[in-house]
Amino acid sequence: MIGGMTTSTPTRAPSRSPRRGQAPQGRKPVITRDDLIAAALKLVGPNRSVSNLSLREVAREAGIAPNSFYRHFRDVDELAIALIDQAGRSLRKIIGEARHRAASGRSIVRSSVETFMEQLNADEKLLHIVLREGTVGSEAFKQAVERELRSFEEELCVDLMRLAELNKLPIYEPRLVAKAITRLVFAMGTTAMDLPPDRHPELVEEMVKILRMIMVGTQTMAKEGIVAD
Amino acid sequence: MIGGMTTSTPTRAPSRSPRRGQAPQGRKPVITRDDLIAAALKLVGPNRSVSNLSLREVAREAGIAPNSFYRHFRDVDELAIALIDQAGRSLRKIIGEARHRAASGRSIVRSSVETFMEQLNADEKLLHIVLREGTVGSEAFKQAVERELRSFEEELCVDLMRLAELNKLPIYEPRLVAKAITRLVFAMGTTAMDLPPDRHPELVEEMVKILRMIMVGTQTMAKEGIVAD
DNA sequence: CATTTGTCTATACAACTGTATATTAATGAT
DNA sequence: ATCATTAATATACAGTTGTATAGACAAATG
Repeated sequence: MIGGMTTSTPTRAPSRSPRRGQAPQGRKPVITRDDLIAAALKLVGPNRSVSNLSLREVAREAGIAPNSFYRHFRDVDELAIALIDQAGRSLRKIIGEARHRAASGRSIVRSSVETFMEQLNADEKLLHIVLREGTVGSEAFKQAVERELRSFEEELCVDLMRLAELNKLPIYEPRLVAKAITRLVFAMGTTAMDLPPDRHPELVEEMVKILRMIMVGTQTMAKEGIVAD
Repeated sequence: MIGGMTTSTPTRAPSRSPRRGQAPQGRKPVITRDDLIAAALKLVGPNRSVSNLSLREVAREAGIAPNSFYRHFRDVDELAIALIDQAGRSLRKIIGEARHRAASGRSIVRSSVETFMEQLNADEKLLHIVLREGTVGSEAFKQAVERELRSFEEELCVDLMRLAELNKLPIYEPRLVAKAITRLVFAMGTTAMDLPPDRHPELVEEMVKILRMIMVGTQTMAKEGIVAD
């Protein structure tokens, strides 16, 4: 959106293995898509969003010529989407583990929230990105984030239903409960990113209490029938 | 962060009326701060965030020379913050009216959510900005948005407590309830922005149900005492 | 070997950026 | 009328951007 754009073909679209399963031809790539993603990751920070990284910046960080970028992605935007996907995958894996780990123990709510926040501190970047970039950037970009959120919701929903059956405590509108919890955790996680880590515990406490309100609410509503307006 | 930055003074800081209450001296401004804000407003859109507007763009839109911008703001960032403040003020005013209007009627929850969504469609821009830009941009910028959120929370909190006393239905941790509601409405409002308006009613329905869960939850928790982990 | 095929680099360009410097224009005070 | 003060403009510069074009390099295939 900035430089001298002269229309016409952008050199060429990234070439995707022409003959599957065969030995590739031509020069060996000195850099991979993932290297570029890693380079981009190094550049994002609390005040730097993926959506306004420049192609040249990423190329510089990765140690390749600007034009080489096109061999791997059509756009920075396309890179950004790949980044979101990877972040989402890693996040889901981690939360999945937390879930199974907690299934034996006592409170799913607390342990899930805690893992979420741990992860926020740990890999430092991937989760940040999913949280922060959901609202800016291109349409495709936002859809990628929305996709992650939805996938989260669905997993949480089946969890909730299983839990309800297990405890003989039915819940009202599990789909909505999952949505509420997801959005809330993500929203509060986002504000947590810009807070010093020593204030995270109190935030966890708040989140647990809030989530418990929601759970109690949905359970009593299931028990007593829905109140009117 | 882009152009040829050569350090040293940026021409001069914006001059603020040297002798208060007196007639101003020198040439009359052809443009005001608010004109610049309005110009910036025209430029933001679903894929354009305030934080990456360029000084020159805003100046162009406002019909002034690039350098004249400095007479009014030190930065685009400073403009952005002024914009947030204004957006917050307008939003609070509107919700305030909705609150008093609803005080006589039946459900505060529903009518507040509805006004919120109406406003999302109406002035089209101001609310969008507060919702979208909370997570990107400079530190000062994010703090400005956080300020608005907090102010919202506080108002909602006193509302909740008054309502509790009125209905003789005490609530558990009203501050947290207010926080939960605020974050949730803002989060879901954000995703609503990128949805066609004909899907807004169903979203309102979802939000109302969720908020009701929270209310029921906090009320039964106040009644029955807090459940353990 | 030469050929083909794909990757990467070098160079170049025009658009755009923020802002320093200098000048002009308009207003109130003297 | 002159001066001081302030606002706005014009010009210029250096740094950055995206990308077109062309050539250099490396590997598999003939």
